[in-house]
Amino acid sequence: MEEEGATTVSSRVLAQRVGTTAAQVRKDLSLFGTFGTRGLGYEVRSLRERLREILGLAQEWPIALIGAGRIGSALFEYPNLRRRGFEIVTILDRDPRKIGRSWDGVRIRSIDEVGEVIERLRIKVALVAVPASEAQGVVDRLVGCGIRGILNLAPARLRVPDGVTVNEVDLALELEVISYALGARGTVPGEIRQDVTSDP
Amino acid sequence: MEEEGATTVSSRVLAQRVGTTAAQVRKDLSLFGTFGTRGLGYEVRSLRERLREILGLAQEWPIALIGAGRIGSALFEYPNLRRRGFEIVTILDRDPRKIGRSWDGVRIRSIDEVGEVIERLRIKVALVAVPASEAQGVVDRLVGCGIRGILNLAPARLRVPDGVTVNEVDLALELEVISYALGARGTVPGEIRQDVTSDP
DNA sequence: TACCTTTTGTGAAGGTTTTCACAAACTCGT
DNA sequence: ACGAGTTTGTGAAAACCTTCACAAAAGGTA
Ligand SMILES: NC(=O)c1ccc[n+]([C@@H]2O[C@H](COP(=O)([O-])OP(=O)(O)OC[C@H]3O[C@@H](n4cnc5c(N)ncnc54)[C@H](O)[C@@H]3O)[C@@H](O)[C@H]2O)c1
Ligand SMILES: NC(=O)c1ccc[n+]([C@@H]2O[C@H](COP(=O)([O-])OP(=O)(O)OC[C@H]3O[C@@H](n4cnc5c(N)ncnc54)[C@H](O)[C@@H]3O)[C@@H](O)[C@H]2O)c1
Repeated sequence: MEEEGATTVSSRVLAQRVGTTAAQVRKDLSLFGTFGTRGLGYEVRSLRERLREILGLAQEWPIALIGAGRIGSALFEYPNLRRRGFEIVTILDRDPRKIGRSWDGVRIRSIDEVGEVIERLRIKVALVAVPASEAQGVVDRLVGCGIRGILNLAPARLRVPDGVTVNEVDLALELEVISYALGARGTVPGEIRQDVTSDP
Repeated sequence: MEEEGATTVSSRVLAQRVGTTAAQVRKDLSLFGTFGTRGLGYEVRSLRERLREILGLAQEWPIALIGAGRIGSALFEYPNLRRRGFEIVTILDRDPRKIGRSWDGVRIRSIDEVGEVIERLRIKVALVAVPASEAQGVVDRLVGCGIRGILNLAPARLRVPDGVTVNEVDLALELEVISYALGARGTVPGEIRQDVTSDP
């Protein structure tokens, strides 16, 4: 919206864009403070800035990529991560044939250097793209080195201690959700909402 | 569990495995019927079979992959999709340099053949891995050809008519969720639950 | 300034989901 | 066949989330 030149936006328009209701937008925002001006709406630029702060996105996050395989390579070349404030600053693998190579200037290092690298680069978040059978072991090492957040691409359920955030992305599971939805036994909760607000 | 040789499982153990409570497991299952035996629990094999039916996974799903790029290639080589019942049976792209090649025996075809291919192979679900700017156009064509479910990897909000299910996976968004969680402003809803049931 | 219009922020109402807790139904060993 | 021990299935209670609806606060106009 900023790029479109809008300086101000109402909860109704915001709701339309993200697929929810105006009341929901206002209630959600109200949980973090008061951002709008009555009769006018929200100032686009300042709302964006406040939200970036709330989400912890005011800073750049350095990321460690674990697993220099097919999906790891695709992720590394995915420009959207950097545009959204996440930069893969180190790549760790176990395969001696990969260690020592560089991708676009970023060296692939041995997983054994994990502690040193994470400390030196002050990395808090890791992207895990190793085979499922390796995932728990890798995650244990990461957590031992002080990693606080993990985005796990491997189809494995991870155990981590309290205070560590894990987010799992399982594409096969997402297809299963679609499979269930097509069975037409009602609507799937969590499906993208396409309806639109109906405030006055 | 079947592979581990278990023949029977209680709601408590199921809950531990998936990270929820025993009561939740029982209530959820009860919405679809009655599966267990009092005093004993659930028979692993038959529960698995019933769940596969409920989720629509008794059949194999043929899938169309749209976009033979970096992520498309990684997905195509991802063996877990097939293991979970989804098989990429056609690949469609726009780039003349890619059209005509084959990946592991599957030809890359022109996106213009979408209608013919989808009908012939009876495809209902597509994986969309084209640039964000192309996503809506591609999806419109897919929907026009009778596709009913879409798993969208492009960071674009899609509009589809009623009756079409869209599931979006946005890795940058998942990292943003972690970023917020690390801000320690309370716990993130939807975070992986690690606690354990405490039924009697 | 007074008045009309717009839109927020938020209690209260309404709806949904999760948890509790227990009778009923089963197993198993004797 | 029985009794002790499990574990389910499920109403009812509690917790949580969304929607409603409106006073309050702002901008614009004359
Ligand atoms: N390919 C996909 O599209 C895709 C999609 C979703 C999820 N996944 C999952 O992502 C993971 C990786 O998939 P992939 O296709 O890239 O596999 P891959 O075999 O191409 O790559 C795995 C990489 O991990 C490295 N590795 C293995 N053990 C390691 C360890 N202990 N420490 C450090 N590095 C180690 C390997 O050397 C290899 O480079 C798998 O769990 C897969 O299920 C893949
Ligand atoms: N690379 C990643 O790790 C990654 C991760 C998540 C999401 N994504 C998203 O997935 C999409 C693809 O990413 P990529 O890295 O594979 O890009 P890419 O440029 O490597 O591949 C895109 C492919 O789509 C094809 N294409 C373009 N327009 C098309 C059209 N109208 N019809 C059919 N095919 C068309 C191109 O010819 C190309 O082969 C992007 O939207 C990207 O944001 C990528």
